[in-house]
Amino acid sequence: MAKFYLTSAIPYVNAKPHIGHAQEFLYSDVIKRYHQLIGDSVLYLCGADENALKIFQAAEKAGETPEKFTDIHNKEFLDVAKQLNVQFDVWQRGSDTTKHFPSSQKLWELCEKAGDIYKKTYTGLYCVGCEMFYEKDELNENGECFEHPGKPLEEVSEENYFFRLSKYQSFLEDLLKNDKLKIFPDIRKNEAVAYLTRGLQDFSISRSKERAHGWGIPVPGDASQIMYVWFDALNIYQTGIGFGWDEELYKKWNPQDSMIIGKGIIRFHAIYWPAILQSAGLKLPKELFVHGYLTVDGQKMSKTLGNVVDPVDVVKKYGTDALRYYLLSAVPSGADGDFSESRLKEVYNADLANNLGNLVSRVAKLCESAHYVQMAPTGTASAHIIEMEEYATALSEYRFNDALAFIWKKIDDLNHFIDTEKPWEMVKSDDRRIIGVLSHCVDNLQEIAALLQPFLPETSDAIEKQFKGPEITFNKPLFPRIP
RNA sequence: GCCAGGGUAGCUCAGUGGUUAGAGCACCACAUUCAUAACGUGGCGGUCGGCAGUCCGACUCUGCCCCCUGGUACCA
Repeated sequence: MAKFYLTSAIPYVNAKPHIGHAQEFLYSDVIKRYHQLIGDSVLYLCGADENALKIFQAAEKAGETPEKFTDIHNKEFLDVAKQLNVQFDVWQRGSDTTKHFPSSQKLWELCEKAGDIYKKTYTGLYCVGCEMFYEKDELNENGECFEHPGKPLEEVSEENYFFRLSKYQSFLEDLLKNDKLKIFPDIRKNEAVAYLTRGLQDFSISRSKERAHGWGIPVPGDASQIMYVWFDALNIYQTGIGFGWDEELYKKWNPQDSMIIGKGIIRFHAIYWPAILQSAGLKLPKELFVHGYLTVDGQKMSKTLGNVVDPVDVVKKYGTDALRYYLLSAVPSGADGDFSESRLKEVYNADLANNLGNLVSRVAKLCESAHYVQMAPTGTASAHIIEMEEYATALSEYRFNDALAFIWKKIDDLNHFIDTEKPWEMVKSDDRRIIGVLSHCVDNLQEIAALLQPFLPETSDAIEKQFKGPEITFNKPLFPRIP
């Protein structure tokens, strides 16, 4: 039994989770359940990125302490996951002072010992209103930030710690080009490699304590500096499995077998993170799956447009598995996709109600009418899954929609089989061949249920239970058609 | 600007240097309960982004152009 350590990107917990977060949780959950299905011992970690200045500012704006503010939003993320039938084995928060602070300080010290951390003066344009540095191209035509027009920016210099990323240029080229860290899909790998080709520069990994308002993890040995959020955020992947507080646990799960992230943060995961780990002398992640972003009715989600979709609303209206199916099948894995309620309805009726649901109903009814007795429980259905290469390959390459297409092909086949055999006529004429026909149907349905397990766990369980036998009865529809 | 990917039926996409370019959904018709008016069968539907070129022949190759998407770092 192999261990499989899976992580998904730790979200900024400064607002409620939207449909895009839901999608990422689902991708991870499918991978998790798939590996459980094939017998791996799996740990799935996610968590909260809480040490950013933006969090501090957002809390202030909301009139809350940062602690209270992050508590509220953490709970929202956990609630959404629950609604989606996604379970984190570890939810590691960045503000966890007992585990995550010492863990991140340990990582820092290891990099420092390797000679990869040094002090340098950074000079940039600082907006006093935002308490942030800006790049020139982020400013309006007057060279002012969009939040505070009319307020000129100051050129401020500050001494910070830098990480010697440039040292890892050739190491990273080898890592990515030779798939030692395998990136899915290819297009994202190309992007990361192209980024490397331009040449790497060292990057800042700390800021002054005043500027951070003391919010964040103190740099070891220098109380005047706080760690740059990304340095500690990435380390959440290690903290959660014991780094710095439980060596045995850490040894058991490290390294990351798979990381799942959105396209916006490839640089941090494909470049910064492996370099930091290599510097610290730690094991490197093996795979990185990068998904796209979702639009809503063809438009970018935004608060100003008011089109942010709350996954909980969708679940309440259509059910958990309906949303799971939509996000996993109607969006091409690894590419951008669109969410729309009308398309959700279409997909629901066509695939879930008309095909899968109806197939379950007709087989159940036929079994009931024929007084069919299911002899041996087909509990070994899941054992065959590994042998289904098309399905297994699709999942190992994070092509969720292709894996689902494979299952739906089996559903089609079974519908055709029934139409060809016409078992309803055998019922009427008392033809005993019906036993063979129904047995074939039930076996196939059990297999379909097993294949569905990672994707639609509730539905899978319901089918498995309904056809377990010995008696099989007709139930109400799994997915009633939406008018 | 540069780099990458893409522009194919109403929608989402697949596809090959060579007879009438494919699938699913949607739509229409037929048929119809074993089943959720579902399943099944048939049909409608595309000048394959534009222009030029190579070739006996291009949607598939070359060049130019137009459009879309993403990346282009020290946002501490």
